[in-house]
Order: sequence, then C-alpha cells, then structure tokens
Amino acid sequence: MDKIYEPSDFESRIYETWLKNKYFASKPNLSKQKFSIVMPPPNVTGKAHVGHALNNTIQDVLVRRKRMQGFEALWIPGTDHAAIATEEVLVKALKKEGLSKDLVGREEFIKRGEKWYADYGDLIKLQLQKLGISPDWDKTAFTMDENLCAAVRHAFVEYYKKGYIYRGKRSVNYCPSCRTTISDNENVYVEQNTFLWHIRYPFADGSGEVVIATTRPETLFGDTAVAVNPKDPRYKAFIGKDLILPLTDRKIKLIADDYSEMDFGTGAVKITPAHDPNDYEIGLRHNLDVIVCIDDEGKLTEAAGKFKGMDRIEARALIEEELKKQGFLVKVEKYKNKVGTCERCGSMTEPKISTQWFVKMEELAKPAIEVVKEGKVRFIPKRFEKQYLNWLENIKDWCISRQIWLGHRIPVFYCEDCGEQIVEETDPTVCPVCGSKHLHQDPDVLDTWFSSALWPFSTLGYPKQTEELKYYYPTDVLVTGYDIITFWVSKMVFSGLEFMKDIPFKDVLINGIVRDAKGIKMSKHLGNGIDPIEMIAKYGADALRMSLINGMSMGTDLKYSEDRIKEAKIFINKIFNASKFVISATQNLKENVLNNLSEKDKWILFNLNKTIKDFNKAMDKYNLSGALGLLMEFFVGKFCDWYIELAKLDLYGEDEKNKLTTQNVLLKVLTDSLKMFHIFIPFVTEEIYLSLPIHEKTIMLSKFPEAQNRVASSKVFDEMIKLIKAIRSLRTDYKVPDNKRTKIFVEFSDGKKHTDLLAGINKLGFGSEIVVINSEKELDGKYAKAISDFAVAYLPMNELVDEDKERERKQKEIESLLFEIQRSEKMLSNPKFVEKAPKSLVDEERNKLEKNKALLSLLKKDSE
RNA sequence: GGGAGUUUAGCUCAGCUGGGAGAGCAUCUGCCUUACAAGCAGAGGGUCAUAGGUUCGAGCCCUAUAACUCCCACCA
Repeated sequence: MDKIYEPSDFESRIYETWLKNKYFASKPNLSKQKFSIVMPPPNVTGKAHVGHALNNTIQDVLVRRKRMQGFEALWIPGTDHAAIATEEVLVKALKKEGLSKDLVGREEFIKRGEKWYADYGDLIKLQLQKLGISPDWDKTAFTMDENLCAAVRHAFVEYYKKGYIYRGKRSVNYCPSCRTTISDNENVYVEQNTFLWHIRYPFADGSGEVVIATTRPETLFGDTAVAVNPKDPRYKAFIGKDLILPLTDRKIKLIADDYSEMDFGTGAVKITPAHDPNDYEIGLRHNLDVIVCIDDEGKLTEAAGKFKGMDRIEARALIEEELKKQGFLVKVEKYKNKVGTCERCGSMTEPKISTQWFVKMEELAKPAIEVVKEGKVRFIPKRFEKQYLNWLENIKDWCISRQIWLGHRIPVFYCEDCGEQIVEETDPTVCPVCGSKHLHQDPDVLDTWFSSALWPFSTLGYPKQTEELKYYYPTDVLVTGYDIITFWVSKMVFSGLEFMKDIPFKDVLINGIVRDAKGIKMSKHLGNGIDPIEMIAKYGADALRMSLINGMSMGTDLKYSEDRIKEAKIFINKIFNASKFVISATQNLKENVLNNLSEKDKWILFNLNKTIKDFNKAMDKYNLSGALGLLMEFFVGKFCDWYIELAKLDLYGEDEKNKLTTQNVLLKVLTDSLKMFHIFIPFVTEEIYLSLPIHEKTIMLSKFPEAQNRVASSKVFDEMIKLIKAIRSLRTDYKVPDNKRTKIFVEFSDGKKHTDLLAGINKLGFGSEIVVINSEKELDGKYAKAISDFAVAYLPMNELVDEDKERERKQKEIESLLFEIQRSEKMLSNPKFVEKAPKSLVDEERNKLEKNKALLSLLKKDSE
C-alpha cells in the first residue's frame, strides 16, 4: 500500500484482476439462493454521463452486497441499439459525404449501421468499467444480437397470432425535417407567441357567415367542415348548412360536435382531419373527407392551389395576405400557444394520418395493473406506483412501427399477387395461399421499446428455455429513472406476464435525475454536465461513486457538483490513513481472535455490531445513503476519534496482553468496516484489504458482516467520553490552547478508582498528568471544573481562573438544568401524560428528573 | 385542466409507527498531538414555508394557503 491515497495507482490494476479472475461471473447453482438484476441498457452510441454513473453504482452496490452475503448474484449488462438516434447520426455522416439514405439504399445503410455498432459498441462498456461495476460482462447483451432478434421475432409472431397486433390509421407526429414519425414522447410542446386568426367562412347560399378562429391558417386547404357546439345558440339554427371554404370553391358543412367549446375563440372551429388528431377523430364521427394539404416535406400540396410547393410555415404570411385581400380576414389577435416540436431537431412537427402497426393494449394492461396492485411488483418509493397505474389505466394502443431503417424490421410479408399477410418465425419464400414467390417485407421497423420490453428474459436466452432463464427469472430488482416508468417499466411488466407468465422483477427501485448545483437538468446543450470519466481521472471512481450515494434519496433528484466528489475523496483519504495505521500496528497477527476485552474493546465491538445491524436493515430497505451515512459516522466518530486514539496507549505500552487484544480488535473492526464500505467504494477497500495481515484472495468474495444477537457494551466508556468532552469544552472556554497541557484531578461519583480509564482521560483530555482524588478538599488553589454525573474533573488554572467567569459558567449550567427539570416536572405533573403516554417513556422521564436534580444539587453545593 | 413532489442551520440534505431539533460543507477560535493539516479539538447558527385543527404531546397526522419543481393531457 502506498503512503498517500492515489486512486489512479490501483483502480485499473484491481479491475483487471477482478476481470481476469472472473469474480463477476455467475452461473445457475441450485444449492444457493439467486439474486439477479438486468442493467437498463444505455444507448450503444452514447457516452456515459453522471446519470449512468448513479444508476449503475446503485445496482453495483446491491449486487456486491448480495454476492458477499452468499447469494448467486448475476448482473447482466447490455446496450440498446437506439435506432432513431443512431440513424440520425448515420444520416448526418452520409450528408457529409454528399450521400443520402436513398442514394446508398437500405442494405448498404444497414451495413453501415452494423459497422457503427461494431466500432462504437464497446465504448460505453469501457466507460462503465471505469466505475468499477461488477456485472457479468461475458453475458453482455445487445438488443440487435441474434438471440435478442429471435426473441423479438418470437414475441411479434405470438402477439400477432393472438390477435394483439393490427394495422390501422392513426394521427401520428411527423417531423418533416427528420422525415420520420416520432413518438408522442419525442414530441415536445413548446410555448410560442403566435396569433389567432379569425377567418370568415361565408354560407354557400349567401345568407351570412361563420367566423372561425385558428392558429394554423395554412391548413385551411385541408378543411372539410366547420364545427360548432350543438348547444351554442349563435349557430344552432345553421347546423347542416354549407359554407364556402375561402380561397377555394369548395363547399364544406357546418357540423355540431361537443369538441367545439362555446367560450373559446368564436365558438366555431375549422376541421382539418388530415392535419390534426382531434379533427381526425371528429372526421371519423362525422364521416368527413380527409384532404392532405401538407406533404411529408412540410410543403403545401396541390390542394392549396397556387400555394402548392411552398413550405407550410413560409406560406402562412402569404395566405394571411391573400385572405386579407379577398376580405376573409376578420382580425388577428396575439395568442400564446403550445406547438409540438421535434425533440431531436427542434423543428415544428406535423400531425399526420398514416398507416401504422399497433399492439392492442387493453387486455395486456390488465394483469400488469393487477400485479402492482397486489404488491407482487413493488415500487420504491411507493409513490411512483401511481404514475405507473395511471398510465396503464388510461392506456392507448401502442404504435410499434417506425419509418426508419435501423432496428428490428417488422416481420410481416405481403404477397404481391393475392395480398396475403404472412407472419412467421422464419422468413417465408412462397405465399401459403396462392403459392406466389412475389413477396415483400413491410418496410417499417419496430419501436426500440419493443425489444427493450423483453429485456429481463431475452437477455437470459428467451425464447429458448435455458437453464439461466429458469434459474434467474424473475429478476429481483430493477433500478431505473422515473422518466421511463411508462415507456419501459410498464412494457416489461406486461411483456413478462404475457410471455413468461410471471413478473419480470419484484422491486422497482427508482433513482432520481442528477442535476447541476442550481438544480437544472444537465444537458449537452447547456454545457452544465459533469463528465464522470473526467471525474474518475481526477478523483477516482470510488470518490465519484461515494459522492453519488452519499446524500442521495431514492426517487428524488440529486443536486450535484464537483465539490461533492472532492468531499468524498477527502473522506476516503481518511479511511486510507486509518487503515495505514491499523496495518502497521497489526503486522504480527497470524489469526484474528477476540478475548481479554477491555472496556474500550467492548464499547467499539458493541458499536460495530450495532452498525452492522443498522446498516443491513437500511440496505434491506434500499436506503443506500442511510447505510453509508451511519457507517461513515461509525468509522470516523467512533473508531477513528476514540478507539484508534486510545489504542495507541496500548500499542506503545508495556502490557503485551492488552496490546494483543487491541491489535485484534483494530483488525476486526477495520476488516468489517472495509467490507461494508466495499460495496460503495470497491477499489480502495480491495487495495487496503489485500494489505491486511489476514485476508482472503479478494474482499469482493469475502463474507459480509452479520450482526450478532447479544453483544455487551461498556457504560463506563460512554460516561468517560462525556467527561472528556466536558474537559475539552472547559479548556476552550478558558482559551487554553491544545498544546498547553494541564494536570487533571478527577473525582469519580461512584467513588471507584477506574485506573483503566485514567490514561485515556489524560491523553484525550490534553492532560499532563492525572490524579484521582476522593474529595475536593484534597485540593488547594484555583480550579476550573468539568462536571458530569460520572465524575468531576478539576483543572488547575491558578492565574487563569476567573472567579466571575466560573460563576457564570456554573450559572448557565444551573439554568439549563432548571429548565430541564421544570420541563420534566410539568410533564410528569400532567395526569393525562402519566396516564396516556407509554410507561417506558414516563419512567424515562422520571429517571431524567432524578438525575438532573442530583446534578443540580451538586452544582449548587459547589457554588456556595 | 389532472396528478405528484419539495419547502428543516448560510449551502446540500437526514429526521423510522407522533415522545426533548440532526449530519456534512461553510463560518469563527485554538492546535503541525508519532494514520491523516485532505487533519484534530471546540464554538456559534433554526418561529422545522404560512394559518388553522386533532392530540397529554406535532417537523411528523388532518384542512386550507403560498412558492418552487416535475409528470400526464393538449382548447382550435
């Protein structure tokens, strides 16, 4: 072990060793209980960000603990093909070469995609490895792997044959710039300052007009009706009459539909089924024509007459101009509106009616709702259950087709001669109906979530019924962010129930989003992100991991800054130094045995045991931050501050027996602490562990500490701590610098000598010498007093003692005691309290009162 | 419009089924004490967002209000 803590010296070396020895590997072992997790697959093209670091650290902490507790622990890593993102990157690359998708063709494009995956697929894996995580890398899965493709194909066919998959027309969001359909989730609504155009639609018979209000005058050419509310008295009489569509000679009907709200705009709304999802629904109800006036490139079609070929946004002003010229424009008012934009390119999206593939959701959602309601699948924190249930209870059919080329192609084949749709596990060559060999496959690919939905079992070999699948499924816990509960978690649940007839995981642990110090979401765009790889280079992976867990609470966003990593590194440095001390002090040990325990040994072992107990309790509740916190508190607050300091007396002392006991206790406490720390900070703990005089081949496979049932503590030691603290506080009050030692006279209230404690009190109380006295009468001169109910310590202050000050101190203490006594008396004199409060509490209060009264009389006697 | 969350020390947050307000960082003071100055010792600092209610007792439970954050829906 080095003299100073320098993580870069050993982190990668240790990781290599772990990999080489296959410590992360797991295989089915029926004699052991299993613990399994599947990693939420990051985008294969992506770069690891702090969110990945947090998510993976949490999983690693859980897996490492279970592995050390003797579970057969498997963590499956993997990546997602992220078709849309990758396709976007590839298209850009093509553009640079002066090429396009159409120019290179589908086959070549897919080849490029495969090459891309091959070239960059390992990057994110290598980055995650720097974190020190322990998944079974030999089982790494990729959503485009052969067997994952087989799972997707199998799932599609099974859904199809059961009648869950259908083809239908829907209004989808389309990005004319990316030239693809995008999901509702990728369509973000952005508030814009725009206008509400009021346009006059005259009746065909010349009897008047209806004024409509619209935010999109350019879609006028696609109008096939104007709708008013059936209850609206202004229009009631005219329902069913024909209107002339401005700038055209088309006639459209005035229809009645509840969709139109009387108090918005003019109460009349133009209906454009081809370019608005609500209008499409209305069109279906009223059997309206669908007229497309904007094409896939966002340009107006021939339906727009002379505006044909113009960009929809540019055409707006010209159309306004024309309407004005022809007298149709009534007014234009300012209006704030939310406009759908493409998450990727930022351009305005267009609703578009198109043919898509869907999965019928109603039946599939029901059992997925049940398992959560019955508590078979638990969300941690529980509140996320609502988000999940709410979404599934209002489920819409799942649009699974995407108009891109990368990804799992929809396995539907069409016979060009008889029109038959063929869906089988293997590609057909002839039409089973007419025998034709003229077949072609559907050009669309599946939504990426279709493959992700199968992840908990496809990664275990499904559709093959492998040993792994039988042993590890269902997995134990899924760790993910709340932002994908609806798209991903819910889909895995219903897919698992459908294909495996069992839930995919028992617990869903929700981690928050890592934000910057101001609480703003980190993004490339804002440049406020923290690069975990850079941080690892600077502070080490352990510091990064610790900083993410410390102070993190499940499901709550984490305000994060580099300072937190610095702090973590400082803490780890403390562990490193304390370990250095213990190691140098215990070199001679051949076995670790505990006997001949002193008060301080009992005290630290009791506290260790309590820490182990509380730690495991917290971990079982997934309170990672709490577990880490109490371990840190134990390690520094108890072990370093008190035990190690006092241990020095024995180590440098004469008594060989005491020395040996202290060495053993030091080693025991350090070893167990390291094991608990290991799950959070694996590298430094391994580095230290392997330097201990007694150790196994690796800390990561050593046995995790378990709490013992009965461990005796030392009450005397607790009292001694209180006394030492009182002495230190007294010295500060008198402004005695720490380098000036004073003689300490101590009078124990039980009249005993406590010779075993004296050296400790002297050392930690900055004493030069310690003498036990039986009574204050034995002393002359001026003394400042540190009083606890265990003992009184007298510090000779001579010239330093300020009588007034001493009186003041005492007065202050008396006052606070009086306050306490009054409080206790008030409580105890309240008959309702005595009657209703738990007996233990009442007794405790009585004890406190007695004790305080005793202390008070001591103080009072002293000040007389 | 519907739903969720947050509000506790200057900052970041703990605070379990209600039983005397906590930690870390920051600040101030003293100390290079043979593991650690990336340290040690001590100290100051809070109407627990506001107003009611339940209770012997409320940071915690109930009701209302305010501010901030997020999710879902999408009135042209």
